[in-house]
Order: sequence, then structure tokens, then C-alpha cells
Amino acid sequence: MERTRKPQQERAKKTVEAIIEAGFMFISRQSKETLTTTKVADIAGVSVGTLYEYFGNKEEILDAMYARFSEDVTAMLREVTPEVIRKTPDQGILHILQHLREMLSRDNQRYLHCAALLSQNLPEQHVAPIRQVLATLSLQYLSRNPEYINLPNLPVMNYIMTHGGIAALVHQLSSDDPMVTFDELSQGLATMARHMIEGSRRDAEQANP
Amino acid sequence: MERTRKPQQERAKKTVEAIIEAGFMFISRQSKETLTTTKVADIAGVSVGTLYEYFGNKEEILDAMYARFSEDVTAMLREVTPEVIRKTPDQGILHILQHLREMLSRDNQRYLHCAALLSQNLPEQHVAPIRQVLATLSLQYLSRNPEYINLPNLPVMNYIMTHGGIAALVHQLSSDDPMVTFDELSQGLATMARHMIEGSRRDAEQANP
DNA sequence: ATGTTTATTCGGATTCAACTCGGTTATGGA
DNA sequence: TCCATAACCGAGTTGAATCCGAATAAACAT
Repeated sequence: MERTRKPQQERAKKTVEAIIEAGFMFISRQSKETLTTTKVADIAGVSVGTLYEYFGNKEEILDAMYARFSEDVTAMLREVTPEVIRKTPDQGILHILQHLREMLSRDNQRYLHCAALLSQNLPEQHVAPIRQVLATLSLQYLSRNPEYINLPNLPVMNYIMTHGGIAALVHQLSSDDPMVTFDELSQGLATMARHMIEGSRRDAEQANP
Repeated sequence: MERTRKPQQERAKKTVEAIIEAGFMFISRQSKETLTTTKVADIAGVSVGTLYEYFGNKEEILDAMYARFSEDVTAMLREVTPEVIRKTPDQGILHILQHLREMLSRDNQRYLHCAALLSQNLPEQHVAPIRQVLATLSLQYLSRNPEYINLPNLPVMNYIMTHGGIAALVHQLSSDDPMVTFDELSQGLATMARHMIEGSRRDAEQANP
């Protein structure tokens, strides 16, 4: 027997939506630490009791926000996949990053305003689906561009690119005074991928002339 | 007027030490969420009141733990710097990573047992000094190996390597079922650095024959 | 229409962990 | 030995998270 319920009627869905929305509003002005269920309920225009009908505890509100973000990223990735797999690796990466920036700027830059929260607290549980979709994208890419399949180190390179790339991006986006611009970083990641691929190829040729 | 005091007598230093130690003990068995000041005080063998003499709030206990970790990493980096700058970039990276693993295994693997905490919660404030020392190390490296100075993209490459590398490592270390081994990842990071340097060189020669 | 059931909302009451504070004990030096 | 100060203690206070029983609204059957 669940202690929280799923919204069934239209107004209940609006309520849940308002609560998540209130969460984003609050976080964009204040921090995770100063967030209280009462304040979120107030902003959402509902009572605490109502809030607890749909969210078992405070964390679940944040979880819903993280999930929303994660879904938006994965949706974007799935959407651009067909175009990306037609490009060179570095151009594909640039393509993804341009769409990412566009996505982060939607809704009056909602996500960018919450960058501190998302970069410092996004739990692995919600990052995992993003990695998953990136892995799928890589596979599709290889399937359409088999010339890259034989590269040695491919799994490790992939691992570093996805984990490291996400981290570098997130850090750039949430920094007040970034050491590099988003464009420089995008370009750098794309260039890095190109060099890694070319380098691996050379290594392979060296070993197997 | 501070609300917390600095330990002056020997026994007070022992107390502070015991509290931080208790924090690590607790986290290695449970999580940040289930940690309470009372439980930490109990484990440390002191009363809550005493705990609050030296730590203004619960977060400060965790902060002390993060700081301890950060200091251990930076100390290690400073220690290996002289040897690292005598090696090739990829060998230097491997050297650092071997020492890192050794450091993480000290004290009965204290840090590895707290990997989830350190990887998910280590605040930027405590990562920054590590990046700082890495930046210094890079500068010293370049100073001793000026042949790398003219590489285009050096700042961005450095940014990606430090931010991305740290993230990939931390993820690997805290994962129950890592997709790659620590050694593979070390090797991958070293190889990646080599390819990026060689690739940048080629690009530069291409543009400026 | 009207009664009935179920969904939704409400906000005061409860709980529990963070934090406080006045009192006690230990230390170090005059 | 005595005093000032450091350290320690743990019951008591506070406030935010969470609960729950009553009130209201929608859905739906008759």
C-alpha cells in the first residue's frame, strides 16, 4: 500500500506540476539547503498536506526535478541521433552540444538558473539514463560507420568521453567565471575525439602494418 | 565572536579527531542521509554538546571530512610533482594515478569505503584546490618541457583532462560494477593525453608547415 | 436531480533530529 | 593550592518534516 498517490484527475496533475514548477522557481533563487516543503507548497499555492499526497518526502520533489531534466536530455539525444550518425565524430559531437545548449536555454533558461543544483547534486541514478542513451548513440554510430569499430581502446575512450565530457560541461555551465567558454569547450571535446580516433588508428597501424 | 572554538589542549584535538574519524566510520557503513549528530557523537565517544563545541552544524563535520580528503590528494600531487615532470606526459599521468590509488587505499581503504559520499557530494569548494595543484603541476611541467608550450588548445585540453579525468576516475572508483578497470582507465587517460598532444602538433604543423 | 463513492485538498497536531545552554569537571600555570 | 579558562555534558528547546482526520470537490450511478 503506497503512502503517496498518483494524480488521476486533471486538477491533481496540475497540482503535481505546480509543485515541481515551484521547486524549480525556488531553487533558481535560493539553494537546496534553504528549501522547505512548506515554502514549496506556498509557492505552488497548495498546502503541505497536498504536497505530501504526491511526494513521500522532500527528496522526492528534487527527484522529480532531476528526472525531468534527465528526460529532457535523453529526449534531445534521441532526437538528434539520426543526424549525428551521418556526420564525422567531431562534427557529431558539436551538433549534440549545440542542441544541448539550446535545450538548457528553453523555458527562460530554467535549467541554467538551476545549474548549481544540477551540477552538484544530480544523482548518479539520474545521470545513468543519459549515459545509457549516449552508449546507444555510439553503437548506432558504429553500426553506420563501421570503419571505427576496430579501434583499440574504443570502450575506454567512450567511457572517458562520456563521463569526462559530461563533467567538464556541467562544470563549465555552473561556473560563475568559467575558465573556458562553452564554444571553446565544445570545440575542444570535438577536437579531442578526432585526435583520439586518429591516434588510435596510428597506434593500430604501427602494431599491425 | 565565534560560536565554535578551536581545540587548544591536547585532549580537545583528540576529540575533534575522534569526531572526524567517527564521521568516516559512519559513512563507510551507512549514508549521508542517515547520519545524525547524535550517532556521530556516540561513535566518537563524546556528547552532542561537545561535538557542537567544535562543529557549528552537521555539514561542518562532512566539510572536515572533505577537507581531509582534498588535503591528502593535493599533498600526494605535490609530492610526486618532481618525478612527474621528468617523464613523458602519458607516463607522468600513469605515475600520478598509481600514487592516487595507493593513497586511496591507505588507512584500511578509508576513502574507498566512502567513495559514494566523496564522488556524489564532494563540493566544488573542496575540488578546486585539487584542480589548482594540477594546474600548477602542468605549469611546472611546461616550464621543464617547453616543447609542449606552443600547442594550440592547450588550455582547453588541460581543462578537459583535469575535469573530465577526475570525474571519470571518481565514477570508476565508486561504481559497484565498473565498466572499465582502474588500470584500463589510467592507461586510457594516459593514451588520450598522448594522442591529444600528437594530434595538436599535427594540426599546428598542418597550419604552419 | 440526488445520493454515493472516491479523489483531492487542507492545516493543525505530532515527531524527531539539529542545535542550545547552564552547569560540571579537567587542565595548566601563578 | 587556587584560579581562570578549556573542555565536556545531556536534558531541554526549536523548527522543519511528516501525518492524519476532517472538509470539499469531482465523478458517477440511479
